Amino acid sequence: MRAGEKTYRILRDEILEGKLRPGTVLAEVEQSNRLQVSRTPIRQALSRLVADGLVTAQSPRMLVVTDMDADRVRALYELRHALESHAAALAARRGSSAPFELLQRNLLAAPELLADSEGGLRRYFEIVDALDAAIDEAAQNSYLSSALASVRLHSARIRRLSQHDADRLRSAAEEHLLVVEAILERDPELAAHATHIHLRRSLTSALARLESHTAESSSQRT
Amino acid sequence: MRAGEKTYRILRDEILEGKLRPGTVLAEVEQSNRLQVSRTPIRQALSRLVADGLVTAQSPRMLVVTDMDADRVRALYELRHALESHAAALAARRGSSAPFELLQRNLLAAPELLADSEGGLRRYFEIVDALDAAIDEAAQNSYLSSALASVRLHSARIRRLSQHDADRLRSAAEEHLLVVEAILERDPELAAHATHIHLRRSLTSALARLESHTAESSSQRT
DNA sequence: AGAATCGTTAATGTATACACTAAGCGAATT
DNA sequence: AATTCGCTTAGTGTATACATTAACGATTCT
Repeated sequence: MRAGEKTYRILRDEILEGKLRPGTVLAEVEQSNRLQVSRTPIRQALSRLVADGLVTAQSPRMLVVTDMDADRVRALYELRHALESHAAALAARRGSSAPFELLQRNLLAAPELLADSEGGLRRYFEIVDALDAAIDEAAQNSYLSSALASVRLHSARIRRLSQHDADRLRSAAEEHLLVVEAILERDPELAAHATHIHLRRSLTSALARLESHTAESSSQRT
Repeated sequence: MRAGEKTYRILRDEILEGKLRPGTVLAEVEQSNRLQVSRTPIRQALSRLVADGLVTAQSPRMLVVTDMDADRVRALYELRHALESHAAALAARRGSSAPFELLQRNLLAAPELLADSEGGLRRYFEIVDALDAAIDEAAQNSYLSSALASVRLHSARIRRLSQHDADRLRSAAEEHLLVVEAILERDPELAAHATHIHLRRSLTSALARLESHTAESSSQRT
């Protein structure tokens, strides 16, 4: 793999995993030494991360990992609502049934998966990712897909900040199931509304966890 | 200004103005010679253009100006609909009245502006841009704003491909006025629907012009 | 004759030297 | 003592040499 691509993925994953915390300064020479590549691929990676919105120019010559707080989470979910509801509605109009029938079966089996050990959790997330991909595919709109890709990047970061419990994931699976069923019934409005409900509940859960984390951090500070 | 920034703007504007036509190959050395800067700022500019979606990797080592056809125009307008309707609704909820009252007055005066000479047309577009900016500001959502910025880049390109006549612009001003009035009346749904109507009519107009241009091109080929 | 492989070439990918700019610290002057 | 000016330094911005790779063409083998 190209050094620039590799560097980009490493830095991106470190930001998404929270290993590089919001506010962390990303200097070219420093990262160049750390990751053992020259400044050129580092610059390329940082440019892409700035374009992604994961890194922000704090001053003309200082890049930092973008901050994330409750207000930003709310704003992101607002955008997700606009995009994903629309995408689900388009999928209901245009999608072929086969992939969604498969997803329906998989989602119905989700509770047992989540009762399983580690591997089940991974498999669960694969199914959710497959749903995103199926909706993308069905919506047949490359502009929408790339906007969604951007949004999902930031969503992934929030997901890490607020790790889910099995209860929430079971509920989420049911919510996803409603979306899939709406798409299978070719009901765009219903698909959009089911997506809306899922996002609202997901936001509530994310905010609750974010606040409890923040409370922890500030109590650690005392 | 930095060479990389300057190069980016030059290439971007040339693409938006149609000076660099869809499919044009953008090779580093070639552009480096043409624009009289080294490959480094060229690479930076090309990366940004790829991120913008204005340039596409056709093969692992060949960048071309992204193609634009009727289907893509429709897809883009679909995304615009999702984003701008939502933004207008948010503006109706959250915006302060003052900037929209000013916009209302300006849009009411638009017909006279368009009857004017050159300067009037420029002033008209300034007002439309100000409306975009006011909605952005009022929606108070940075993620939404950056998604809209991306969409507007592509819209600007389509606008160039299909130059408007005064009649269409006068109608557009009336449509914008409906959006502004809905925002002033704090009616989110109305604002969203007014935006929907504007986009639909704008799309129809753009497609009609695009087709007539395509027809011209193919008749030129005979 | 056709297809496949290897070599050449021309492009991008990477490293690095050099340029420039901005920020911080110190000294000098008011 | 405080403020301002200038110098130093550390960082990014640019150019370019070198490495690498992919594409094209020619040659050879089937």
